[in-house]
Amino acid sequence: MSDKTLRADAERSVRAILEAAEHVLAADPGASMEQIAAEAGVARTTIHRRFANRQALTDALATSAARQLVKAIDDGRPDTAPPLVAMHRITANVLEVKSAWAFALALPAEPGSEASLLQRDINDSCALTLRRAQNDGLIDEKADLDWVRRVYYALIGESLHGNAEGADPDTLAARIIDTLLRGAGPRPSRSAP
Amino acid sequence: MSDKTLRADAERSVRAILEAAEHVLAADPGASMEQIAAEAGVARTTIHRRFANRQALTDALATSAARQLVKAIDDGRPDTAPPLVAMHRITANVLEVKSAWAFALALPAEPGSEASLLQRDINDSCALTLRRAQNDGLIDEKADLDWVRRVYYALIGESLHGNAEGADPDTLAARIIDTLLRGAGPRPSRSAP
DNA sequence: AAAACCTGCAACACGGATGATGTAATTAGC
DNA sequence: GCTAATTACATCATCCGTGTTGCAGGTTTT
Repeated sequence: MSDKTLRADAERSVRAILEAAEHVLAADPGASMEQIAAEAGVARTTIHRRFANRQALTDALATSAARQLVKAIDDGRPDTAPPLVAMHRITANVLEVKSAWAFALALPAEPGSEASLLQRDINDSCALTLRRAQNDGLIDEKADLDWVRRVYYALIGESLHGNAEGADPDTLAARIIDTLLRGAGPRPSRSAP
Repeated sequence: MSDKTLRADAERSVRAILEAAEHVLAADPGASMEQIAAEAGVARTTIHRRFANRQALTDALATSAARQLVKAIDDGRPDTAPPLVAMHRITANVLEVKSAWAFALALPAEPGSEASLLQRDINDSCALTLRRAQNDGLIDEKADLDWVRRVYYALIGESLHGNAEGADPDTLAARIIDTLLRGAGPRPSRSAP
């Protein structure tokens, strides 16, 4: 679906367009195709040649970003690694992808589209990992895992907002996991048995 | 600035327009003035008489919503009530205002605008309340209060997303405070002294 | 080197949104 | 209730973004 024996330079153009669209639309979701084309270093008509309309462009953007996110998660071995390790690695990977494709990943997925299916897979992976963490005693038995997952997403989103490309993903990930599991309340004294 | 001896019907029109703008733009940020006018039950030109252009309208929307948010926070007595009580009341109040003015409050505030100043006040109030909570031992001494505040905002935002006008604000507020202070990890056994 | 392909440029038609104008209706103040 | 002012409405002119097409020139592939 994605590669139809496209010529090398055409492939590069598509990449440039998608990256430009991400940058420009993140700054202004209502930006014109002209602005995207300028950022990509191509003519506006070239965009229209590859993507029939604006919707097609954003769809491609969404699926491209979702694929990268899936890869970032799979690289963390959500099914096999110890839950805490998996959570940490996945979080750090996801932070990197999300910081580069924030707009594309915030795009509402058309029902039935590939991006939508990928989003479902992502949610499932996340839910599975959290369940494993719960079974390991990392998460309270009575916790509402759906709420926990949403909080987790929110923490990731918040980490990206305030972070002006400063802190490294591992530091941010550590803080996210810590906040998710322990909150901001006082820590039990370390001297307890 | 807001009331310049405006006639009674005009005042009503302005209100209707602002509420309509909130509803329509929340559903589609790129909606036309025409759609807003239709929702408000007025002619599009009427909007243009009150608000020179789209920017003026969204500015007014932002300041109007920010004022309501300030009021919601002040009603919670952030300076005098016990921190935990204040946090709960403020959260519940803010949830109500934010669910009604989600779009307006997400609007980027122009530097120097009234909305921007109000946002600063809001952040200050929140920071103050958190500091009081920290002094009371509700929040860990070593916690980064700026991060705590951002997490708090993120939890409020997430609560509004998933909540299809279902749960009541007090229940949501309780969950937010609980998650903020304790996280999702296992609870210490209740039998401890 | 030839063929196939891709890109940029220019011009075009189209639609939708914007903003201003003159006229009819509604309101406030007495 | 009456008058004068103010408001709302319908129409119009204009602009901006979109999507399309044709062609010339350059690049990749074979």
